[in-house]
Amino acid sequence: MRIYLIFSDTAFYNKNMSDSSRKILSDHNVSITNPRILVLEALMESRNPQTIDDLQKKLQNKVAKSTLYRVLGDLKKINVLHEFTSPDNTTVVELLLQDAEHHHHLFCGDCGEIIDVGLSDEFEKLLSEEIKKIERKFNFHINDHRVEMFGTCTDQCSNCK
Amino acid sequence: MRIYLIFSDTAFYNKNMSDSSRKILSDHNVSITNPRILVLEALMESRNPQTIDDLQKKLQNKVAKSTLYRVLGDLKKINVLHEFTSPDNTTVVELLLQDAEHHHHLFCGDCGEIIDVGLSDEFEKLLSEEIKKIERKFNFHINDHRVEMFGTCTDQCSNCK
DNA sequence: CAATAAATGAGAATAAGTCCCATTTATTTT
DNA sequence: AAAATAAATGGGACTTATTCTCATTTATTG
Repeated sequence: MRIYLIFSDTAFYNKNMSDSSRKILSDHNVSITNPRILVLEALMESRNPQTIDDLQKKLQNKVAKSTLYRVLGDLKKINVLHEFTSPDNTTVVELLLQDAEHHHHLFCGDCGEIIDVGLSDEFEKLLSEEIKKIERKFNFHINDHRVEMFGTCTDQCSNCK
Repeated sequence: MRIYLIFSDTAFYNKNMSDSSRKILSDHNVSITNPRILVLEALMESRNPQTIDDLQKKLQNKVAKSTLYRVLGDLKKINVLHEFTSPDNTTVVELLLQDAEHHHHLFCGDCGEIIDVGLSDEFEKLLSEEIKKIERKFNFHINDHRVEMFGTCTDQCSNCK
């Protein structure tokens, strides 16, 4: 009985990920294919940004390299994926789900970990004001911003012990 | 007479760049070589960050590709060069001179231009406070930060007209 | 369910960056 | 100032990440 429940939970969880993946695709009028679902599931497995290499490991040849890159490109095009570069020049990628809050990034120079960080509403308001000033000063139209913080995860991270 | 003055100014200006380059190198106990001076001069030619390609064009085969990368590495090592990546994944590089103030970056998605931007002291102070909170929350030691702003230079930039 | 359109896999092609090593250039020693 | 030593350079080979091509497979539409 207990085992049944555990299996059931796992199945439910997987079903959820698969279903959310399908929903993301259909919501954006993108055809639902196996590789796309697999890539989305791999992306959902970690909350924080991950490298292409991380993804490839999770997908273990279930999706061709060229397809992986193509699918990532598709996801960027429909704005559910954010791609950026870590300080050591590695491309990282993170899913932008409906409920994902605006956030920033904290980089560990020792282990390479990248952590999503929210800043206070109060601070975000001030930052917006500051950005409005910049728009006027440089005659720019600014549509996005991000604060990057660089440091070291002094002790607790699993890679840095 | 006027021509003489112009020539003289130019020479003086060039002498200045060469001299500053030499000074940067000797101040950091790095041996003074022609390729290093040429690369530093090329870096000094633009105030804003520039791509490796920009540099190669300026240097027009006067410095081998391998040497260019090596020299950039040397300059990073002595902390006079900052390397980062633009949103379209191009590596850019900018000189950090003695008098260079802490600044942030404004990226134009149309023409790729990158502009150095200072934010108000008042705002920087608040940002530091916010960062202290993050250090405590994530048990991190944060030694640098940067605000990136993304947008379009609505009209005035030379590439975007 | 057939026809059409789109996506995939596998590997070739490209591009950015690194590495290697014989030669050249700087620095140190005398 | 010249010789000895150490470091830096050029050029090309190499590596790695990403893109491209095209024949085959898979989705979508009527």
